Amino acid sequence: MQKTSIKKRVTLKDVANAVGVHVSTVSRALDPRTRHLITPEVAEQILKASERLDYRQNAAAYSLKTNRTRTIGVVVPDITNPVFPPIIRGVEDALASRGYVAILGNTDGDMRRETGLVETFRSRGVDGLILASVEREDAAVSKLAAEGLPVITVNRRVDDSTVASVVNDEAEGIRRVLTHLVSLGHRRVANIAGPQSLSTGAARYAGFEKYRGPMGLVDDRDLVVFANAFNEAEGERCVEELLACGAEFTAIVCSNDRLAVGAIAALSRHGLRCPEDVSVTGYNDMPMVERMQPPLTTIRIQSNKVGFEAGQLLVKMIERPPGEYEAEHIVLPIELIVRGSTRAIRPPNGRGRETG
Amino acid sequence: MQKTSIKKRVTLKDVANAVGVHVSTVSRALDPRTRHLITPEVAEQILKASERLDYRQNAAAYSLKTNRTRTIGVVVPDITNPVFPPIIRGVEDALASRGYVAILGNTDGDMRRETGLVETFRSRGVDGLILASVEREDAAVSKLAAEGLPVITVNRRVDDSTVASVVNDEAEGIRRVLTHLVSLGHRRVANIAGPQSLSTGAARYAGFEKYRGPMGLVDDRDLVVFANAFNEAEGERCVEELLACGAEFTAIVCSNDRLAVGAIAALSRHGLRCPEDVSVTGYNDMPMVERMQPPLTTIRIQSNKVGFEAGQLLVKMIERPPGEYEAEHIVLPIELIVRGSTRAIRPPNGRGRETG
DNA sequence: TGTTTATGTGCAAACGATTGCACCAGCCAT
DNA sequence: ATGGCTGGTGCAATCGTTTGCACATAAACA
Repeated sequence: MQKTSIKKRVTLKDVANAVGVHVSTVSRALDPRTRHLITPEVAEQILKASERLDYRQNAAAYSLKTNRTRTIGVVVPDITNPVFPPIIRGVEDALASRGYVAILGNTDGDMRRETGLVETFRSRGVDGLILASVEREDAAVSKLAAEGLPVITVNRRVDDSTVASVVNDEAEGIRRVLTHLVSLGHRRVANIAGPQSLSTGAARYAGFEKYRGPMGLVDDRDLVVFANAFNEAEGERCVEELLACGAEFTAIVCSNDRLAVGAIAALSRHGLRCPEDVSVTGYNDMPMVERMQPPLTTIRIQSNKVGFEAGQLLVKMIERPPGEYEAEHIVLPIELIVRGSTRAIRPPNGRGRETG
Repeated sequence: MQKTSIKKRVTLKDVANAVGVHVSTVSRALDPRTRHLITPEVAEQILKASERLDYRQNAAAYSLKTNRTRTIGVVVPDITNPVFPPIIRGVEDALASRGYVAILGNTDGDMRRETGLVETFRSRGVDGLILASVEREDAAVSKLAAEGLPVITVNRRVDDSTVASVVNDEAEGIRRVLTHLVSLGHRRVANIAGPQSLSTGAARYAGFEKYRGPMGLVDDRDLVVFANAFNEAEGERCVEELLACGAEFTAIVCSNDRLAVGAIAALSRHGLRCPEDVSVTGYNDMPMVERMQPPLTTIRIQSNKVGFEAGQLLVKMIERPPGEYEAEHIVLPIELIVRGSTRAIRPPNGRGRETG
């Protein structure tokens, strides 16, 4: 019969008493790294007893003594943005298998909140930090890394290359998109570029600038417009801007899916259909874009893997003696997903915007 | 000049030395609840000094001493499922303002993983638990609550009503959907019900059964089919099943959006268009369903608020002296969002499936 | 003025684990 | 037979807080 009263937590001392040894012996027997110090049969008994008593280590005591929490902080702009959950999931999967756990915070793109969260997390003694919220210039982050706290940026990176990162091959993604459009006959290709303060926005734009010429695309300044944020509203605004300045284009390369969604909406408000009149591409392949009308042609990033690699790398950094840190930078390959939002250019005579 | 070497963390002792008082005095001065015990000017000095030295409480030591971690565990089936991020976000917002933090785990619907996560979290000494992963019968959860650990289920609930919960008004949601369909002239309404082991699935199905008769809908057993999971594939399978058994219907009420998405896809494979041939409704109003073709008529739940309320309630439970617990059950109102996937029934003569 | 009461501070014992060090067998080699 | 190892265990300090208690000092009362 179990007593139903408040179960006091089982401690090392309890199992020590049960076996008739000292707590330090129990401690050593329970840690695989020190178990070899103990007579095998004693260790066996201790294991048994701790099992039987349902002993679980007190994480606070462990942390206090060892200064390690087996906890890492994950900071994202907004978990509600579909790009981030798969990344977070990847991180958690990588951590869980190593006995680590993640605490999460949202910044809503506010750098002061980022700083605040990092403070909070440090105060809680996190062993490392994974940041998906960084801007290219991020003094706070460089400082962290310099102080010796393991930090990795995911999806984005900071310009300061001493901070480890796991990102996607942005330039290659844009190159794929452009070759795809070129193969469909497009020559006047516009670009809705993302915020240049974010590495993703900057790298994708850089890719566009790098490849447009060599691929034979029309190189018109009016064909590029910059979004202030990666969201639908900005996508709409940018299309308005493109149309307002009279740029002629048969396709728009958008720096991410949400911009593309907004772009398509704005186009259709102006009587321009996608893909009949204008082809549109996205970036990220976030959930549901394959169910949109039209289904979005986009670049699939390995979000889950990005997170998983970051989690693994961070644990590696944490468990490696400090000082040996040469910041690693992992770049994952992407994949072009062709769907309905891109189509071969119409023969010139049938093309309203081009002739008018 | 700051030394760039490894900054040792500032402790109570450091600020005590700086001010020339005992650590216990500092401890008391820093805690708003005990500050009144200290001479105001001394307290003032201590505050200043702790500020200046950038003192931050050592969370592990605090936890060890007080047995409280200001951490709560959040367990969801899969953070990648768009239903959950807004809930999690709500929880975190509620917690952050009270100085709490959330650690997260995914079960993928596996109850053993749920148990495992709960174990892990308890071992880390969480002050409470928010579970979005529970099934109606969930022995582990009832046990937890009985042991005195504050637990709340969100979005779902367990049958055992001693476990607090924050959920949506499921029956009312279904009622709204049905009145909407009835007002459009539908009488033969099918139901793709969700898993009955989940309270959401069961409650929505119960609502359907409760209201279909009184509203004058055809009460045919063949019009109900049960999905084994809340996903697109099951939505497709259920439509196949409905069609296979020859049921006649002009509308399908789906137990959630993902089932609806799958249902629409399957219908269209069979040459049935939505909404022209069959109206379809979802539940949850998850992101992007307004951009689908057709945009989905659905029930909007207040996901963020569900999470927020749960977070608030949990903190209340944690900070209230134990024993006073009368499990609260919060039910939040929902909203019908009419979009393009529902339409007035065609005049009988024009209706292929009905006449054939 | 002497006794009581308040009021502010310090003391020291926890909380539960880890870990350097001391100790004590027993064993081998000289 | 004695000395030195070595391998297994116990001892005790320590991590940084919180908090019941003791103890001053000063204020209030008789």
